[in-house]
Amino acid sequence: MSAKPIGPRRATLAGEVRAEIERMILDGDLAGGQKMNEVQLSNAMGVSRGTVREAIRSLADSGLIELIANRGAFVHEMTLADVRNLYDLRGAVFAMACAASARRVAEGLEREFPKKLERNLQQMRQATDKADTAKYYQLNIEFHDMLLEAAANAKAKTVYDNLVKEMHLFRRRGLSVPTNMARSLAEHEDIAKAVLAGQPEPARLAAHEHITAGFARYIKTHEPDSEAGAGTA
Amino acid sequence: MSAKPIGPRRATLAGEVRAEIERMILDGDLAGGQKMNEVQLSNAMGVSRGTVREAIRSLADSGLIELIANRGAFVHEMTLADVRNLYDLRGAVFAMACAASARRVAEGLEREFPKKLERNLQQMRQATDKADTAKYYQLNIEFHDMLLEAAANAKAKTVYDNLVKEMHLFRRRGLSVPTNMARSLAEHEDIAKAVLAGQPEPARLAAHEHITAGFARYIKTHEPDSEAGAGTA
DNA sequence: AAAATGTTAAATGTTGACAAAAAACAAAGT
DNA sequence: ACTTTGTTTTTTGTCAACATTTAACATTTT
Repeated sequence: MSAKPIGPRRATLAGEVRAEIERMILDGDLAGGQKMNEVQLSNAMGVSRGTVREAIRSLADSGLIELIANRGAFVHEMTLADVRNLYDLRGAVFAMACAASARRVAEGLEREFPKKLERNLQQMRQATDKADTAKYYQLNIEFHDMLLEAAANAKAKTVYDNLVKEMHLFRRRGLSVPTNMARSLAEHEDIAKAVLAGQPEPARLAAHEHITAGFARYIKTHEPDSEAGAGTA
Repeated sequence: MSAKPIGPRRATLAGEVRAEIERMILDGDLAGGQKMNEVQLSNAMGVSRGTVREAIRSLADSGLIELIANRGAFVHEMTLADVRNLYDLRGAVFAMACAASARRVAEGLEREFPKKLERNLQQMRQATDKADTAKYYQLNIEFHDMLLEAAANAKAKTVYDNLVKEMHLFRRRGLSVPTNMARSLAEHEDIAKAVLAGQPEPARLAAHEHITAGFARYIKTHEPDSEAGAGTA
């Protein structure tokens, strides 16, 4: 028997509120450093304060919000040094994931993944030819997500996704638009080659280089005068 | 003027409850997979249900608890494959941190750290000579923490700490007791050497090897028949 | 006038009660 | 005996009110 499933029945109200606040933050409706008023938010969203509170707590745990006891919640403000740290961390996680994916390919545990990765690359080549940045942007996210999935490491994926979200907080200028599609594509090809050949260490290296190079490109394009040193010297 | 600060005045009740529940889980008072009853907990701790709820949510976000909508909270149960994934991830983060520490040392941003690391190593050598596993265990944690601190990457430290806590959930047998102090110490020396010399890449490699080797040792000692494959092939 | 102190207003922390959902149980039907 | 259906009970989800802490303002003091 089969009855039609009834809508995407919301799992929990607090979860919905969380998603909405997250959207507000990532879309920039709530500026960095801004204080969030619980009653204000609950009124605006037509929901009780406790529910808003729960959502805020959850977002704080994932790094988008900063919490100060008895003072309130503030949208996490990020410095360039913070972004550098996030890049370092994301690079480490991504490199590990690529190595794991390669391992799994070598062990023959991934049947569909290689085809899907190839297809993604093919589309990226097309987007690069047409200079379609919007399409490339989307495919780029997909590329990284696929590798994280193929690593079969749920925790790693969660951590990675949180890091990406957090980076979006730093939006002086489009952080996520690849500054050099051709170069980025070439790096993707290197990663894919190693992963599909089932070679963990080369995959790790290529992935690590990719993230490092990405950050360097970003700095060069958007903050040419800064060193992004994490130091307090 | 100087007045003595009044005790470790609790920041927030929910935070205290969170710490207590965390302790219960890590100490094994709450077994893996066990369901947590909100009213039961709130009665036992003499605190309202909402507060317990808040604490549970927070722990869920950090991975110690699994949440199912309308069904409740369960202590996160871990398979050996999960542990392997955590090891991978922890290794990646730790390796990154060691590279960052080396970079900072090279840039002369760390004054006290080298001395403290040397002292820790010295104590470890002593503990190894005396075969004092308890002492070594403590120094081992300290060693890793110091490197995470020296990386000056707050987010990385948070992620790392969460991973370590989560690993403690897997306690078929003492996960954390070094199975081979001498070997472990030698690896620590390698890491320290590279970091103190300000060489990020060698530091990364040494750190990565250390974690990988640690997992291999653990498997060999405690699960000799298993492959710890993460696959569902 | 500036700094410190007392007072009021607003926001967060905490709680207990109500509503909705899931689990446990009992009863009927095949 | 086993499945299916209906009912009760327990547990979670949500809310509105109370308590405590912090911030803002007025007042006094030097």
